[in-house]
Amino acid sequence: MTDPKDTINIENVVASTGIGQELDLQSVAMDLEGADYDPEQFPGLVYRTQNPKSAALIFRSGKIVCTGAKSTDDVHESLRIVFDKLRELQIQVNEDPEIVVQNIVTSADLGRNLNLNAIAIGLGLENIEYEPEQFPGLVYRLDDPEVVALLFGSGKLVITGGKKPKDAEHAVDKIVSRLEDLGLLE
Amino acid sequence: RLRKWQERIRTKDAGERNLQFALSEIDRMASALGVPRSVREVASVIYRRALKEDLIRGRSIEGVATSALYAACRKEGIPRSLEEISEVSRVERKEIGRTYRYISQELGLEMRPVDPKKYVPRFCSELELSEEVQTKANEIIEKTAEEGLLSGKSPTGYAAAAIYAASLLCNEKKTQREVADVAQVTEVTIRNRYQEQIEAMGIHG
DNA sequence: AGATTACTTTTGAAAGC
DNA sequence: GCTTTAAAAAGTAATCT
Repeated sequence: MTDPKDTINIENVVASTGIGQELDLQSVAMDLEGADYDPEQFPGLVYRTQNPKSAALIFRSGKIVCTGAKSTDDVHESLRIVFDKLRELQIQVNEDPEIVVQNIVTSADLGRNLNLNAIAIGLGLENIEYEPEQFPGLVYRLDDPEVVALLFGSGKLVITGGKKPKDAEHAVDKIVSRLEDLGLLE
Repeated sequence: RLRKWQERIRTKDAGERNLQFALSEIDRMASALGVPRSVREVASVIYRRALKEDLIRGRSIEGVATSALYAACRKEGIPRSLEEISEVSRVERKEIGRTYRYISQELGLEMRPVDPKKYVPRFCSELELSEEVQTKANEIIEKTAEEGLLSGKSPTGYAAAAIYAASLLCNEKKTQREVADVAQVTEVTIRNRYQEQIEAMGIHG
């Protein structure tokens, strides 16, 4: 009986920050190696870090979005790299820009197969979305924590929309007890 | 004041014209799909409810009309797949699917997942398969779904595999291609579902 | 008949159309 | 609403060998 909480794995962390300075993305694109910038397509410049692996979207306003990191520590490390790269280009970057985690995507495993049809009825058709013709996962929105869970027939699930790692743990706890109450987890 | 009066009439007329257009589109698509009048009526009711709840704002009339028809077919127990619906609509499959999910949620339609068995009579008759095959296919669907094999699988692919298996068991063999064509799924999907189903049924050959 | 690649769903921020 | 980024889940699909 492994606790489903122990199977939780952070798959992606999205965070936003800013250097407190406006940027000339055209020149940054010229000087920064590996930068992708196509303002016709998207206003942000894309810069990828290798270690840790992530993608940073850098905007004219100096605001930055970092995504793809596997932990909040990795987000900070990735952004530290981005900040240093910008400083190398003689761009002023605030000392310790505030980094706000906007979304954490995690995966977990309930350890047993799920009858999604029964779960759809059990949780209440008005509380879920389950359209296997369009997507194999059952979409379950929780109010507290405010996250969205995708439940699969294998018993694996994805929790997204959370802002702290604890949100996923609480969500898994609630889902497990809910399914146990309904007798749909055995 | 006269201006406002005229404007009201103008918008009322426009709204009336839009409603008539939507209803005629539902009629046209329903005819093309060959669904009974009761389904068109249910679709019309759903469309009017969506209009009343102001769910059409930001969406195309045709998209909402098509989604209403898709929902109505399911509600009446004679589902058409999104693939089939999109063939008679000028709205693409993905848009029909997302609009359907939206109106379904907002109107609280509480749609149950489609039962693959609902596709068996129509697919089997298109394939000219006997009543015996239909019964066998329903048996396969019933039994394997009870064992949890249905979770996450598309109803059309599931039904197609069961029909293919039943046609073999009843010596009325149809090829995977033939079944795939009427169900509008790939042979790969039929193969995958078929393998799971016969294994769960304890059938060989 | 595989294997690969790619698309479906959810989430969040950024700036601009 | 769209555009872009990354990531997981599992099903379906297109394409190539």
